[in-house]
Amino acid sequence: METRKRSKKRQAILDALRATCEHPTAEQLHRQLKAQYPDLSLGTVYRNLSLFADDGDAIRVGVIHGQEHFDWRTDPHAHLVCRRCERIFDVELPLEADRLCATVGKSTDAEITECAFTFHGVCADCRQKAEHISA
Amino acid sequence: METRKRSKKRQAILDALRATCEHPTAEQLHRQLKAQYPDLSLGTVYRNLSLFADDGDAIRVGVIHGQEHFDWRTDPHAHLVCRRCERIFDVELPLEADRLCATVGKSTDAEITECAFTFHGVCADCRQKAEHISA
DNA sequence: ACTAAAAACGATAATAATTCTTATTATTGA
DNA sequence: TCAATAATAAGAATTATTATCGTTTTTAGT
Repeated sequence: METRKRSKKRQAILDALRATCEHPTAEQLHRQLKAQYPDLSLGTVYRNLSLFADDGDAIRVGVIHGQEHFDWRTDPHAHLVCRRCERIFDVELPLEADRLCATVGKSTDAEITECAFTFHGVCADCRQKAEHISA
Repeated sequence: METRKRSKKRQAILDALRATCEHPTAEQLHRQLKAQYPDLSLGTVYRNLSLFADDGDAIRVGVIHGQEHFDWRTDPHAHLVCRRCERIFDVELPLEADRLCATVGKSTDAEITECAFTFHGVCADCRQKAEHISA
C-alpha cells in the first residue's frame, strides 16, 4: 500500500509550479526554491514532479530543448513554443479540438486518453522585435 | 560552404527509415543496419538522422519513452502513441487541422511554422486484446 | 585516372538529463 | 509518545545524445 504523506517541500514545489504559467523544468523550480529551502535536492524536485504527474496534479508538457517541462494546468489546452525566446505559452484550444480528438479516435479505432498539441514558431513578442530590425 | 557528400551508409540509413512506418529511434536503426554494415557506428546514425531533419528529409517525432523517434513523412500528420504496446502510429489529419493551425496563429498573434499533434491512448490492436480479458 | 580538399566515418570520451541508492529525517496513526 | 514508513539529501549510476579526433571516402578539378 502506498500512502502519500505531506511534506513542506512537496507543497512548496507544487505551489511554485502553480504560481507560474512558464512551464518550468525540474531544474528551474529547484533553482527558484533554493532561496527559501537551501537544502532542497534536485532529485526531490524530480521525484515530486513525477508524483504530481502520476496523481493528475500536473502534466508533462514534453521534452523541449532537452528538458522535460511541467504544467499545473491539466485541462485540455495546447502549447506554443517560441523558437526565438524559447518560452512556452499556453494556447486555448478552440472547440474544434474536441472534434479533432473524436474524429481521430474514430478513424484509428483507438481509445484516446490524452492529446498534446504543440505549435512551434515565433511568438508575438519576438515577431514585433523582428519587425524593428527588418524595418 | 558546407557541401553534402554521398555515402553508402547515409543512404542505407535513409532507405531503412523510409522502408518503415514504425518511427524508429537511432538505436533501432543502428541495430537493424548492423546486419548489413557490421562496422556501422551508432554515432553515425545519430549524426545522419540529425542531418536528415536539418535538410527536411525527415522529422523528429519527439522524445517518446525516453528516446527521440524519427519519421520520413514530412507532410502534416499526427501521431498516436499506444501506451500498451508503445508503438507509434501515423494518423491522417482531417482538414480541420489546417483551420486549427490558422486559428491558433491568429489568436496568439504568432507565426506558426510547425505543429505537432500527438495522441496518447490504446491502439485498436491492444483494445481488442483487452476485450478478451474483460469478457 | 590522379590528387588534394573536405566530408564522413568509427571508436570512444564527454556531456547532460534523469533515475536510483542509501543512510538519515520527518510525518502519521495508534 | 512511539513505531512504522514515507520523504529527503547527497551523490552514484544510468541513459541518451553529442563532440573529438585520427583515419577513410567522396568528390571536384585537373
